This record gives sequence, C-alpha cells and structure tokens, in this order.
Amino acid sequence: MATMEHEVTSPYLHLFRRYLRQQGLPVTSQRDMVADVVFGSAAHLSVEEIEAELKKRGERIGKATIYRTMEILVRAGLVEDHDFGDGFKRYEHVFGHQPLHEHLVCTHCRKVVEFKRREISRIQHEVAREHGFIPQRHRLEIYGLCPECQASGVTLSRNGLACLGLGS
Amino acid sequence: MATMEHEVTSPYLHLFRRYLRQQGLPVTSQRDMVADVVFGSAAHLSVEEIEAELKKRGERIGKATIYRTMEILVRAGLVEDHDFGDGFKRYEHVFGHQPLHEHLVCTHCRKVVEFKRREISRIQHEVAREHGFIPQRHRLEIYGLCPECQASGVTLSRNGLACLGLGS
DNA sequence: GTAATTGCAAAGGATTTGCAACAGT
DNA sequence: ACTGTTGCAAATCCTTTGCAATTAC
Repeated sequence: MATMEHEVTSPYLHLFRRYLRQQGLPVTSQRDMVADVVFGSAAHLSVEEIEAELKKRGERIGKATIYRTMEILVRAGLVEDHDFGDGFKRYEHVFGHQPLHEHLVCTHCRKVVEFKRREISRIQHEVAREHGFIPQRHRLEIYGLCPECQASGVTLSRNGLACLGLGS
Repeated sequence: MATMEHEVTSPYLHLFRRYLRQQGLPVTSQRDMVADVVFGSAAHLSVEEIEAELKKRGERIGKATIYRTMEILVRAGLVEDHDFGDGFKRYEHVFGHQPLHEHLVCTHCRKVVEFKRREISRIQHEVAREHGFIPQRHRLEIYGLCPECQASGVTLSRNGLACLGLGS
C-alpha cells in the first residue's frame, strides 16, 4: 500500500501517535499522512481540500479514511471542526494560535479570519449561569464582506423586511 | 388541490402575502399554510416538523414546496434559518421577540433557549472594522447541558487533550 | 495470528431540481 | 392565456457504512 514517500514534517505528529497508542489504536501511514496535512496548514481545510493536498503529495487515500481520521483527530482534541454554512465541515489544528478564538467569514469569497475577544468567554459563563446551563463551548461567527471583495466591487443586496417598510 | 379547511390564524400572514404581491409572485394556499405553521409556533422548527404539523392539520403539502416556501420567507426577512449542528436547518419567525438574539442549545436534549446581550452587536461592529470587513450578520451559540438534563443525571465526557496532558 | 484499518462502492439523510399537470393573475 | 407553482421522483451533495482484502501489533 502507500509507502512513505513524502517527508513527514509536522512537529505535532507525535502527539497524534501518542494518542493513538494510548487508545490502543493502530498507527498507520494513512493516519500519519492525513494528520500531517492538517497540522501543516494554517487554513480551515475541507475534506475535499485535504484529499487534494494528499493527491498532490502522491498519496492515494480514500475519502472514507480521511473522514475516519478527522473524527479521531477531533476526539483527540488536536483538531477542531467548524461549520461555516458552506454545506460541509472545515478543520483546523489547535496549535500556534489562540485556543478559543472566533471567526470572521467573508460571505463572498469564503475567506476565514480569526479573532479573539476576551469578553466572549465571560459572556458564555454569565449567560449559561443565568439559565442554569453547564457551559461546554460556544461558536461566534461574524459574516461580512472582506476588504478584497469590497475592492473588487462586490455589493450587498438589501433584505426583504426593508421592502415591507418594517425597518431592520 | 388543497382547499382551505384549516383556519388561518396568524396575524403576520398578510405581511407575507404583501411581500409576494410586491414581488409579483402568486399567493397560493400552500404558501399560506406553510407560513401559517411557522408564524404560529414560537419554536425553532425543522422542515420535518413543519411537514408533520401540516399533516396534523390535514394538509398534504410536499417537502419540496415547504423548502421552496421557506426560501422565500427567509428572503422576505420574515423568518430566520439556523443551523445548530443537527444536520438540518431550523426556522423561526422574527415576530414577538428580540430581533437579533443569540441561542443557548442543550447538547443532550437539543432544546433551544434565546438570550440577548447588547454588547454582541458592538463587538460585531468593532471586530469587523478592525479587519476592514463590512459586517452583515453574526451567529453566537452557546452549547451546554440544560437544567433538566442535569437533573436527569446526564454527564459530560472529558476531551482528548486532557488525556494527552496538555490542559485545555 | 488477531483485531483493526483500508478502500471501494453502496447507503444515508437533507436538500435541490426536472418536468408534466395545474393554479394564480 | 401566460407565467409561475406544485408534487413527485430522481438527482445532488456531504458523510457514513458494509465488507473483503490488508496491515499493525
């Protein structure tokens, strides 16, 4: 099967291997390659994009294996999955940036920018307590038009309520 | 086809009809019925649930028509669609509650509670400006365990990072 | 050796779409 | 009458799953 032709470069890979061993799961070359692609990118990758990068590296790994590996990576806490309303999930590793950040998403080109506001976790805890919830996590996404799309002349369409004369 | 056996009760229906006329779209009994179900519930309904309610009222309206009507209602600004990670969308009308509220979602029973924090829109505008974005909308969801599920003994499982000794 | 993974193809679930019959204007 | 809708089924998209062959331990 796939031999390790491509140099594994990520310094985080050993964490994944350690997790697999701890869980009594086999460390396979496919799992290594998939994890290496995700750890090696700062972007918010889709399964499609991960598959394309693997193909570019000369690896031929089935989508099912990618999905199954992503599931383990998320369970291991090494990768976070996001749903920005594209109809599919995106994945990002947790290293080298604020651990609990939020996302700014361009509604036109789908670019994702990360940001951090300290008050958000405060709000999460306050709101949860007020309603008797035990808070686990939150998601905050701000959607808008990025500077580049503004520059290329993309405009926003107005909504329907305005047409009904109800204000926004 | 479907005759209007069921009493149309929602006081907001005329807004939808007005929107349809303004747009030059036909006002059909199906659109009326679908809108009436959504306007008549304070919950966050799935297409499945809307279909069930219509069936209960003796209406036999195809799923495709429900999807198509929801699209119009959202475009009209009378209904908002949400994705709480259930694998399908949920819809809620915009009347009778804070127009730009956030959601608290129980990760166990999937109950949804609304809340409002004034600082969120301030944050939306500040963050967008800092990054040169034109803000359009945001979504903030807090996930946790609701009081009822806590009382029935549901517990939270720990994550993988903790097992790797990396803290959270 | 044994148990788990892999890869393919088929299944799955939510949503969309093509099209003939039909209703709104 | 003409245009747009409806309903059904088929198609689509992302994701999951069944199973025989293969690999990790």
